[in-house]
Amino acid sequence: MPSLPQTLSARIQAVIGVDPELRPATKPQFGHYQCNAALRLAADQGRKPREIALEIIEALDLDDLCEPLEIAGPGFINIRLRTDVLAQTVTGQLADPLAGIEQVERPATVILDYSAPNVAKPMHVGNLRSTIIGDCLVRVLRARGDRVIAQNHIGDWGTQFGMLVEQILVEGIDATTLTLDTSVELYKRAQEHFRTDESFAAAARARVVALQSGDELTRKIWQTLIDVSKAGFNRAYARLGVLLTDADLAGESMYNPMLDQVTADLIDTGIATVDAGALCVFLPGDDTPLIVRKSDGGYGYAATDLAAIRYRIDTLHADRIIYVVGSPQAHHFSQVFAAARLAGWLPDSVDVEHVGFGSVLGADGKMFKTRDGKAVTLDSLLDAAEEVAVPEVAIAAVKYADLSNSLHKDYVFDVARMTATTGDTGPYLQYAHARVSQILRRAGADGDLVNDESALITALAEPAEQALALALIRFPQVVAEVADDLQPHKLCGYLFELATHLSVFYEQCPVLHSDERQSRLVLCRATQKVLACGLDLLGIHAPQSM
RNA sequence: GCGCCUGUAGCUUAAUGGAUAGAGCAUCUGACUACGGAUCAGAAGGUUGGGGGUUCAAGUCCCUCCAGGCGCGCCA
Repeated sequence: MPSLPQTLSARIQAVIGVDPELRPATKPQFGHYQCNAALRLAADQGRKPREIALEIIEALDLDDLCEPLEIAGPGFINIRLRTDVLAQTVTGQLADPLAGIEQVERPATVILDYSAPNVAKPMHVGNLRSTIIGDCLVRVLRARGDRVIAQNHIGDWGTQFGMLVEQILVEGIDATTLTLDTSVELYKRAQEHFRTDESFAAAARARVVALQSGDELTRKIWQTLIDVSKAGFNRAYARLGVLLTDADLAGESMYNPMLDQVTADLIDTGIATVDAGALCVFLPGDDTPLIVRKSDGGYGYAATDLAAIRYRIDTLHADRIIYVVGSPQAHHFSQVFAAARLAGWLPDSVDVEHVGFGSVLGADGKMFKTRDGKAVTLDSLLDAAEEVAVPEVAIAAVKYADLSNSLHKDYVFDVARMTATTGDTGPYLQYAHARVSQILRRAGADGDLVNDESALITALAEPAEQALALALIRFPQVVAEVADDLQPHKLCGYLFELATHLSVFYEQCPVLHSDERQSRLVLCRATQKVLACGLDLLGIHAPQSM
């Protein structure tokens, strides 16, 4: 079902032949929506914008949806919806299980690559952002009807496993007794050992070969290390309340068997050439090559990423591939994408996007490090938030803070600001939901249930009611926009506005002791529904009370 | 040196080339016999880093300079 603004836009476009550039009015006195098309048409045709606006108004017949149209300023057409249409639309939104979210016409297969922690390394701030953002995008795209395949590209392969396995054997540890934390400690000891003991280093290198050639004992220990880390990752995911499960694991190791073919094909097609002993793809307009295979014969992560693209397109039949990885990787991904296009593995019909994001900074405004210079762990961040709020609220606070500003910007991890119960924060949104839920609960306790789906909004006389209703019907559009441009902060901004409109309504319009009680209860239910649905898309729990 | 990103009110930030740059925090002034005051109403706070340019219209596009961050052939 197309949303009301969408219907409106289509109706206008059918008459004027171009995109009406419909957007929400910037101020209440300008009506509900504004159409800016006259200004552009005037520029194209060399005519006066107001003249064109007048012609458009005369050609349009929107009486069934709108109040009479008005021309304002240099040539804006201001549109005010009829309140009965507005009321009907909100009522319909309440009846819709998806709160009005429009389904895509043709569901796409979307690969979403995010989280990607490393085995035997603690989850850190970078994993936090990737996990939260990726989780939100999965939810948004699925809500729109796309078939989303989450892929957790964990770091479960590489030369470090030679060291790790060898260290386990030297120490005589039973690998199954390890945890993520103790394997992190083991990693440190192995690194130190590797650096200081040449015979150990040689054994570690030999162990890499054993791993790659499928030596039974080596692979068994390697698998145990992964299982141990997986358990740690899953604890973190459970704590964060994200959707990732073991079924979404698609780590580096699974592409290992494909790397020989990838490089062979790159060589055969002449796309990759050997330079200084390394197999490189030189891309037009780029000074630095993409190194697919190192001069020592080992594969770099470019090879894995290229194999992954191939697999995702040939085997998973992806229409869209999204990587949620920090901004420092921007150059790498642009190279990988360009190389995959050159090789013909990535057809123009498939969208591939790197959703980069900025860093989480410490209070000093610098890259977040502990006092001894180590990366800050995910758990320590969540612990800090949970010191000042109950877990449900603390997690909401952290997630909302992460999602609510532009992805590409860095932000400072400031627990006091993100857990504040006033202002543009997760807890404030949870509170708004709890409060509207309270009204509905009281109404239910009074024996006046509003479960009847035929309940209608009959009154929108008050400006606060209208503003709230108008905010509600924008929801589908906002979700569509986030699905399209992958910017969760737009949904955050919308929900904050919605919560603000709710507060004003709540203040100015009594619900339970009003002649319009029934109508306002329906408006409350619709608001509760959109808030809950919107928060769910952010991965934030919407409490009934707090 | 080259490339990418960032610079908006004291602080945190929003804004598809469109009307008087919109919010939150902090500050100040009001509103509790109240469906939850974890709220609301209002005030004050901006030469959008500087300078040019394009456009009917620029925070947004182009050029240039300044400041900061990140990346730049074999770690992933």
